[in-house]
Amino acid sequence: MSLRLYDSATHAVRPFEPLVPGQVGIYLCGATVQAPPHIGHVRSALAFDVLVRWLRRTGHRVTMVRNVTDIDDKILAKANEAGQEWWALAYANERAFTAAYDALGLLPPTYEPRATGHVPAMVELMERLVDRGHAYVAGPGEVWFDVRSWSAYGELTHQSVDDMKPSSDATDGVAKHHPADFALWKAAKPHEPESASWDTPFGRGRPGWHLECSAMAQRYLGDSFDIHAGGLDLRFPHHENEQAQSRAAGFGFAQYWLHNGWVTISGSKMGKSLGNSLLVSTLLADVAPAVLRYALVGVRYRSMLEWTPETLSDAAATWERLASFVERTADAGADLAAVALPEAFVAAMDDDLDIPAALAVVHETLRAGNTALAAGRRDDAAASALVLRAMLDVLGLDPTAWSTTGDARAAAALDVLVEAQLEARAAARGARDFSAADAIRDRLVTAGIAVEDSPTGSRWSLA
RNA sequence: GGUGGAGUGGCCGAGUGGCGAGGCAGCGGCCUGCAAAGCCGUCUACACGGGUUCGAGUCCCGUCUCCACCUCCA
Repeated sequence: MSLRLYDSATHAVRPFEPLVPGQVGIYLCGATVQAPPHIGHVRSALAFDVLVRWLRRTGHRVTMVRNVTDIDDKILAKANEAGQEWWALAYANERAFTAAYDALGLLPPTYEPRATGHVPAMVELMERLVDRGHAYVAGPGEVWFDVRSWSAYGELTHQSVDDMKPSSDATDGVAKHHPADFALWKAAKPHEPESASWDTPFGRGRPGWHLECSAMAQRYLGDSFDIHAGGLDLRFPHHENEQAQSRAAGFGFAQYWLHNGWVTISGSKMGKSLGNSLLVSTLLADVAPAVLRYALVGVRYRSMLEWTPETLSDAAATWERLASFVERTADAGADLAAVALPEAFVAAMDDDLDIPAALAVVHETLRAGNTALAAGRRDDAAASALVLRAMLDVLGLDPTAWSTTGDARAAAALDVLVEAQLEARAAARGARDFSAADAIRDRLVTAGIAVEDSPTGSRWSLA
């Protein structure tokens, strides 16, 4: 049995067969950098980060493309409000996204193209569409895709153009031939900065959102590629339009469509419009990045993830359990790629990345390891730890990779001091002077240092 | 109006008709000088009403409720 993925174009779980065996091309719709990332944004990135890790672990060479949309209406509007250059605002937010991705341990994408760097490729694509009769120029710098020229339009989301609610934007786009026609190129407007438009054979303007992704996907992954991924909310119109453009231009485009569910609060989608966005930077001020990663990765990628006040503390408790076991047993130098993964874990991951089921195997392994440790079977415990780490590594959660060493010199000094205290406590306990022993422990606990006794001695950790 | 998703125990969250998901929290126990950690056990479930079946959270029909996309959205 090998990987099966839910393809949202066909609404079915399909065996995953790459176009070229052993090689996988993935295009993930990345951020429109108009604001710093909230946890919904990084959930999407994390979901497909795990996909990449699993594909690599199972022997595939993966090319991962995650774009940055660095120009759009909102970026221009916000920059204008703030009295800032649009590109300065975009870049500041791009940096914030990169910082969040790095903090959460995402593997870097193979390519991370920016829309503004690919205008020539977009122009080429537009020319192709105009030549083939699938796009028309309505005015200087104004180019539309002609949905009626493409009979397959609506195939991705199983909708028919005639049944769609007429959009509000249908009325202002007087130059459109059909309300569902969408912009490939938007004409430069007088009040917009000169730097926000480019010359094209059709006039001056800037790219429409959908066109960017089609052009960049083709540039880095070729005419046909394996997987196109993104948030569920992008299915329509964005992904429908991308597919229509690319296929109308004669390209095979994506073979599988994967869409992640979003983060909800009280059942409703998290988003700026609802004012319930939780920024990554805010949460990371209070919680270890691995804990946030665990919380966001532990739910099936295409389910909604309900965020509650307990989510982070639950994740923290579980993470502590995993990390402290590994800390007590693991050999940090081991080659995890060489470790055989439990069958049940593999089966769960192959089943459209059923991470909750995979985590059940992780917890079984953890329990077996703790039992071995308590029984003094060090070798068995170490073996469990190795398997545990190999599984967690697939999820980007190997605790040894997340250990917070901090300042090594300060840590060494602290160790000497705490060990001295623990020796004094051990002496007191030996003399059955428990009030003295407890006084030492209480002082340490107050200072944020947890003490645990065991038959082989006491150990300490920063709580 | 069109298209789609969802309703599982205190919370989160899997579930491919045939014992038990898993985690967090709770309760009881073991261990401990006392703790902590760990281990063992344990209480709370499948929105509602019918039906099919030897057997249904899982299939069928109906009802209710919620969410989303069709405008920018991970």
